[in-house]
Amino acid sequence: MKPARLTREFFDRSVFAVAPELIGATLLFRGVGGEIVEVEAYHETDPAAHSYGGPRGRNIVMFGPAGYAYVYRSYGIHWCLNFVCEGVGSGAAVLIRALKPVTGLHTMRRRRRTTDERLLCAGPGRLCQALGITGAHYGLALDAPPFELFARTATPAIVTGRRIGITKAVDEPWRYGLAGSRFVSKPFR
DNA sequence: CAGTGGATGCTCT
DNA sequence: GAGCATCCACTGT
Repeated sequence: MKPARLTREFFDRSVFAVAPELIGATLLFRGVGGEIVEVEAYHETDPAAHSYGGPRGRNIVMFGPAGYAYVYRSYGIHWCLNFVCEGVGSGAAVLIRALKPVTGLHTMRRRRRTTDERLLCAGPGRLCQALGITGAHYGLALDAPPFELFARTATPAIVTGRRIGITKAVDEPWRYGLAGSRFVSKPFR
């Protein structure tokens, strides 16, 4: 049977419920993508979150309804993709950090200029480059083209750990990964 | 394997 | 002007 599409209702819950359920789900962008193997949760009262301190500038979409894409530029170079969660005003989102590449491998290799499958989507910036996601896709709905999201068909073993690359709230264990996956951006300890 | 530094552009809890 | 939710190339174990 076909996996169910992820709906806006799926995202309209606590980020701490949604984030682990995204491990094993499938993310396609214009038909290119794969299985989500690593994510991180952020929310408004989290000093490490872009939504910390309230709606303003680039974070506006994080305070809108659940089920939309929050895309931001990282270190002036890379794009990073988040899924907005919870209700209007909550400022919550899940950062998509790594995929196991499954569909459109040739396209991903061309965009990433590497043939190393393990490095195609291992990291939020690499993943957006491989899928062709940019700031032009800020605010797009996740339940309509060019996005296609499918629920996982089995419950995988999940590992958690500290989030990567942040300087605030560094001890919060809000990074989730697929246990044993070689496609994560960094090993889980 | 770990650690370091540069690239680069936007926001400023 | 500082500080990034990063990546890559390079160095040294």
